[in-house]
Amino acid sequence: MAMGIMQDNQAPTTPEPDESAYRPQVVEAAAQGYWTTQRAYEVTEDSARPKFYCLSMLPYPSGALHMGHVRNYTIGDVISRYQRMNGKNVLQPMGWDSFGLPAENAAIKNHTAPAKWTYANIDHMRGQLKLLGYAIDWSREFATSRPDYYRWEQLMFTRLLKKGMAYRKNAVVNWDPVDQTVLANEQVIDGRGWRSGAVVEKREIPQWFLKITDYAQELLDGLDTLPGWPDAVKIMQRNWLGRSEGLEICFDVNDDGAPVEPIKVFTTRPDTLMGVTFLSIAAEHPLAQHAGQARPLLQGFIEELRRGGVSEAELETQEKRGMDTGLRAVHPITGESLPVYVANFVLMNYGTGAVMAVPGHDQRDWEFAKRYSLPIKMVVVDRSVLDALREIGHDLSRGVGADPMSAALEGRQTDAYDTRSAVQVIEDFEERVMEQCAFTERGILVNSGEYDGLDFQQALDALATRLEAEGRGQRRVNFRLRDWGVSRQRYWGCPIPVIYCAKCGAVPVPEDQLPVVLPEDVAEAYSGAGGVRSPIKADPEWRKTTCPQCGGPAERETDTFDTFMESSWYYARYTSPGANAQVDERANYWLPVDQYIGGIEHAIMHLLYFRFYHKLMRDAGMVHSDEPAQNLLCQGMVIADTFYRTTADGTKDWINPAAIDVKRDDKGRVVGAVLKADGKSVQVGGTEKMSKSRNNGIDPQIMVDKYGADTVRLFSMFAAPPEQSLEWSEAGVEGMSRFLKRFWREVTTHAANPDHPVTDPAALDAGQKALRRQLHETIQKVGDDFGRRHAFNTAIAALMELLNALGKFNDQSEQGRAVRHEALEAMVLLLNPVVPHISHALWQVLGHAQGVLEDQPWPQPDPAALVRDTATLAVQINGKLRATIELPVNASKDEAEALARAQPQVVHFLEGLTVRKVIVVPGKIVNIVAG
RNA sequence: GCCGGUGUGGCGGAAUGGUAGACGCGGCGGACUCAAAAUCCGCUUGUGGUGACACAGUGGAGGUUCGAGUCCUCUCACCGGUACCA
Repeated sequence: MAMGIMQDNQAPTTPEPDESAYRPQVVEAAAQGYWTTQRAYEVTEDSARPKFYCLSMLPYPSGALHMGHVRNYTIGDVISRYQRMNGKNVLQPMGWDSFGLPAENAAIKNHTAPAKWTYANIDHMRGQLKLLGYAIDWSREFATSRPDYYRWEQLMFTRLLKKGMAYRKNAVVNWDPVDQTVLANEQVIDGRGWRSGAVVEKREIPQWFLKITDYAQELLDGLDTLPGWPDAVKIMQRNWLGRSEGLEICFDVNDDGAPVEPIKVFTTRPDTLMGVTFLSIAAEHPLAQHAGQARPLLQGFIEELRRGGVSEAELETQEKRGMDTGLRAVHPITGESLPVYVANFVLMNYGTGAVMAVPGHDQRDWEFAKRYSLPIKMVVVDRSVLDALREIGHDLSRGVGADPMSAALEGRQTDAYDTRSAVQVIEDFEERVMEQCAFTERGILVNSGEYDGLDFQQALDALATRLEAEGRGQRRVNFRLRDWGVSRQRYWGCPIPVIYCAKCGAVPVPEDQLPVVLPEDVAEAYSGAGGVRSPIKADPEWRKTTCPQCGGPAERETDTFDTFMESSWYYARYTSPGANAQVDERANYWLPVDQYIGGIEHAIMHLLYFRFYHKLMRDAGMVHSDEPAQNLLCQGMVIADTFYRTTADGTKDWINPAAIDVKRDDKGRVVGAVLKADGKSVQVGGTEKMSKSRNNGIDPQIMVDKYGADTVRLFSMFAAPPEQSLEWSEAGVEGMSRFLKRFWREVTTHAANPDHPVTDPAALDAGQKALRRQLHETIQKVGDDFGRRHAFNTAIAALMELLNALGKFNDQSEQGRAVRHEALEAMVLLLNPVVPHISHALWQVLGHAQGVLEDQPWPQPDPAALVRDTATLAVQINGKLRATIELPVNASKDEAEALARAQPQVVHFLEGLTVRKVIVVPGKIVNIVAG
């Protein structure tokens, strides 16, 4: 697919065949062949060893492996191999998340069946993955689009349906009025359908839901049991779940004096109830619909709000607009009559689809009130304002009751205000609320009648008690989380196993009739201009069936599941290949996953459904744990430079970085770029995520062909820490290639002499001792960086430093050779998780029999080799570095201070100053504070 | 809009409150070579200075601390997510 950019850059001169040269293709083919014949990474349950389940998020088979995959799976492979070298029984599986929208888009474009395209992609990508040499147990591989897989999620769904955990209700979707089809949010661009260009409409259709909200509290509490998950992910999930405590309040409503359905609102700020000046309801709210019937202007506005997509980002960034419905709500405490507005920022999906508006204390309501000239009432003030009021002897006639006030103000320190500034404080405060913005902090109630002087909690308690007694409200815990809508109006997904019968309603497909198989032979439906509509919806025959309950004529559900359904339980299926159930007992050996690795873009949705589904399986008795994964690593994106030329019609023609030469000035700064093909300049764009639209994707296979898998793996792990974005740089890749060549040369040169003496620590001279200390410090650092910190880049940097040191270590004495041998053997093992092919080869070069290197024990540092006699301390004056001193590690603080003060630079800078304090941190620093 | 993250030399990055710039790339200089490539060696944050050295410096503005790239407050820019992309 990336034709024309894979010119072979290697020098055309054919060198003498050098037996000792590093040839990655030969080395890698040999290692991979050995692992395959040994079935080195196929594993079974083994109660004698601790297990380690290392899982990377499974790929969508989009057509070709991309660098994001390479990065993800290399991280997983490094961890897997490292853990196995530490004695663990390691499972690393792989599979394919093979249902999804791109297959349908490709099918429409190419006039083929999605299945054919998908399975061809899988075959191609599997081959690419194997070239990277991952320690995967391929015997467990599966594709989620196969009936053998999805039958079990159909079974689970029918059981959930019987338990009442699945239900059907109306929900809003994007409707393309021209293509007559539902659009994904991704397919709505600036409010228009991506193919038709028609303005998208909101449309309600019946859909299936799973009651994830039943688990909201557990999903929230469970986050506290996951110390191995990144805080960012846990915070995002917590906010997504959005637990809040408050009051549900019922407002009576009338239409021209005639009572209609009351409006329920949920508020976390019941203390502001007396500041409510209107209600806002969603356009889809039943009362809005009701009111619109008799009011053409309102009806027109509601129709207008139907235009555009349903995504939250689109809705929340719209200009805030509304219209009076003409309905009147009755304030539950004061009996005041309040207007009811339809507002485009109130979402029917959230809570009750209605909110009480308190413009004095909510910024969005404040802006809305300003726009539509609605009253703004201040009912909460900062304590300092009350203090100021009392200071000037204000009679609190603004509605602030005197008695509860004095209780609230007991013991307050008020000296800070003089009379004039107190007046100013009040005026500033009022001006802010009325003219600039709402006062959204908690405070003390005013203008609230009998509730004056109460604080937030007192007001909540008083109002809740009263409203509950009157049946107008109740305390509630509310979650932002909504139930999981699993219906998709698409073809390439798992059929929802439900049958609709005119007599019996929605009936789950009986277990003995599962799976409901999705027909794959649908190429005809995608010929010509077809395929915009799902083939199983377009075919009137497919849906025809009989009712499992009454035997009468009935129809199948033609919607399919959200593809998050398949990716929510695949990790469990890997543990139980071939099981005649969703999972079997083997799941409880392997689960939970010890290390999960995937992109941060999955922080909320996938990882929440994944946790939810695990709890569903637990409650079905299939697994015994509460959470699916103990540790989570979220890797960053892979990005690359972009280059373009502007064409005559003003559009940008993006050029792949592989076709570009960069121009630099004398200092190495990039000053421009040219296209290799014509030598003429191109524009340099930004550095962006690799994508088709920017044509800045680098094909991993071309890189592997050119440099070898080990080099590609090494660069992926070295160029950035795993959580950060990784900027692809071919010059950087060449650097990694140079490192591996030097490593190869260092080992082969050393091993040319087959005599390998053993280190005798007592016989080492200073240079040998120093090298051996660096070796053991490196062993210690690499173990910590791989195992605990997941800082692979710094581990590799330490190994590069060690190789640099070995290159300068020319000691050919027996002990010199012994230390070098010890170092090279350790390096082969330490590098093995990252570059397993070259390690496999060099291990043999060092005189060992061929074997699976993961069965070698991970190197351990020798504590005796780590001992240092002296330490270097920084000497600072007022935090500024002035000298460094070297002294014995067991030197006292006084000795350190004395030596520091004797340094010429220190003496010089202390001239004319008085030393006030000296801080000595042993082994680190002496800081002299002087002035 | 809301939630989360990131910001350090020419570039990718290192520094787990204690010597800012490890390691790699790029650049400059040198060795080797008929020459080139490859390889090896040295230098490489900026400013001033022949130099020793001095001063400045981690997106911006404040703060905490003996000491801040690191912690806190505000702010700007970019990235991810925002419930039907995966």
